[in-house]
Amino acid sequence: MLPHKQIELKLQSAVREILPDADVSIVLVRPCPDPKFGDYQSNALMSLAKQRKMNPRQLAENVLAKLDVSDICEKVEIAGAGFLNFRLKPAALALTLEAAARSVHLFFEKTSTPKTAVIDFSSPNVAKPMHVGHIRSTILGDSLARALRLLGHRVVTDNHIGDWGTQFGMLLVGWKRELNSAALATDAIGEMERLYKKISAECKENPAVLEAARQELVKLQAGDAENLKIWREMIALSQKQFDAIYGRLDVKFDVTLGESFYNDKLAPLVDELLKKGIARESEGAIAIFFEDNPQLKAHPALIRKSDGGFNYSTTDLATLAYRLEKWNPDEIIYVTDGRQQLHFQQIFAAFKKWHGESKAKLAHVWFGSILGEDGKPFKTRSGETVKLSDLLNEAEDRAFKIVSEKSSELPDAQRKEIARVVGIGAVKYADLLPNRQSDYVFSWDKMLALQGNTAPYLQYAYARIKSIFRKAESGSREAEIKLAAPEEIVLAKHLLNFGLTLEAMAEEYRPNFLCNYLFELAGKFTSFYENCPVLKAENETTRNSRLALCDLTARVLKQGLDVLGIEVVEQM
RNA sequence: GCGCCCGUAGCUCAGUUGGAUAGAGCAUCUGCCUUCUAAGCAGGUGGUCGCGCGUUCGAAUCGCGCCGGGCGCGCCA
Repeated sequence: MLPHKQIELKLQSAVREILPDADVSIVLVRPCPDPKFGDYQSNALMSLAKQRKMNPRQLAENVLAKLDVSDICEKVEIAGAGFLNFRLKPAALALTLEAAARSVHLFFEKTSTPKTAVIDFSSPNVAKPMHVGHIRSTILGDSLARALRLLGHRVVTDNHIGDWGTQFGMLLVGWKRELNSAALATDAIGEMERLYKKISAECKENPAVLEAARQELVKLQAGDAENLKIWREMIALSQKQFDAIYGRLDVKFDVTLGESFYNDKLAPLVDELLKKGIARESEGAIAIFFEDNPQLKAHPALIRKSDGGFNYSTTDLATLAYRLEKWNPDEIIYVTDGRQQLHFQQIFAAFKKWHGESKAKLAHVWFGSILGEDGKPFKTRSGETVKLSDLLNEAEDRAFKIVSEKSSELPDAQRKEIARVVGIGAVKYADLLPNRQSDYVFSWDKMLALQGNTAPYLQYAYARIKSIFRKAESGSREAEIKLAAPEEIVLAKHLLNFGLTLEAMAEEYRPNFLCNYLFELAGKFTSFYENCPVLKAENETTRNSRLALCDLTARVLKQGLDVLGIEVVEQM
């Protein structure tokens, strides 16, 4: 067990002895903000004392009398208003690193209470190009899935694609009247987008076209064989595009159940809600009202339109019910734009009326918009949305130029591969680094600057370590750990906090915690690298110990970047 | 009008149960490549955490009020 966890458990049982009725789950041990205080601290006694109107320092004294962590810590100190400061014994630190070197752990532990989480993210639309609007959901959702899996949870990733809706009426009209088969063969998405835009514009001018689109939609919904065949082809063509993008991003889904999957569940759902008195007719539509909920009192959810059609609230309710039944999850996570907050509040509240309090935690993990440098929604110069494929191409192109400049001696194919890993990594990292709830200003220059707190900086640290090992002719990676230089100790202690960071990321759904941890790790490594010769260390013991430290750093960097969905290269 | 979010260094942003002297990147200034990759390192400059009041031993963080900005608010998703 990792040291901070041992301290935490012992501290909790000491608190339980002094305050038998206290909620010890708040008694947490965290890294100190400043190493001068120690390695780990607990602030919990101050809040416990406060709740009970006790003297915090006296409480700390009493708890300390029951606490024995002398096997791994120096004397525990009470500081300030009642902080407990813990300082690891060098031997305990070394033992932890040696265990990691033997691959007993990599500074994190699988959860003892695995849960099942369904994660809904990406959700692109059929017949439309994937664009920057999909990138945050895709990258955030994927990295949350990776983190939860690494910590030992069961994860079902579900791509809820937009494969149904009124747009198919127009697409069908376009397909039948204007389809350019040659264009479809070379650029299917472009051709379908062209058809949609053309017919959509015509619908605004010409009521006859609008009517034709309506009729095609009705035929599709009624199961017309020809329209179904075209619709299926549009989905298949779109899925090819999705797969190409996901392949480049290394994103995988366990299931892809689009909106159409729930078609036959919608009418019975509305009937049931009507029958149970949860929904009622309103202005020709069917709606669920939330009279008892001050937040939603003025915002009923429509589940059937006055024309008899269903909308996304209906589908989302059906989807939620299906997921609960199919996977029995402890948690369902929706990764979408923040503008859908009201919608998900309605869905969650409506579902509660329908199925009562569920065991599953429903989480709307929302994120801010991507803005252009003018502070307005991000568009190309001509005002179009930016296609994801173009964005990834440009990232790789720019990275290739830089790699070619910095490492002109490498063969072309290798520079291409480095550019791919660095370019895609830069895009992902730029998206994961800001707090997800902030609107984020998209900047090619910043994203691909490849300096400062960016993916390439982390990848570079990794590559430098690998370079050491290419030059090391001998030396065990499982050596005895002997830490002396301050840079070694700082680096070693930071390695120990990897698991804490992963847990915080999974708990708060915030990959930026991990980004910042890895950036600090890379920084502490580089300091060590500048100050502590590895291959030319003064003696064999130090050399081997430092090699082991390098290897552990590389492993944590690689594992951490993998959680972010970012690859590494051996050389760059 | 109501609701949600935001306001932290010149710019872009972090800031983990409220916790110790508010941090980073970029920009700028000064040093460091006969030594494991300088996509780097060490250091300097730079702050009324929008404003005010309150709660607290302690507030960027919690509460109330104001100012400024973004988004959302019934038949699109």
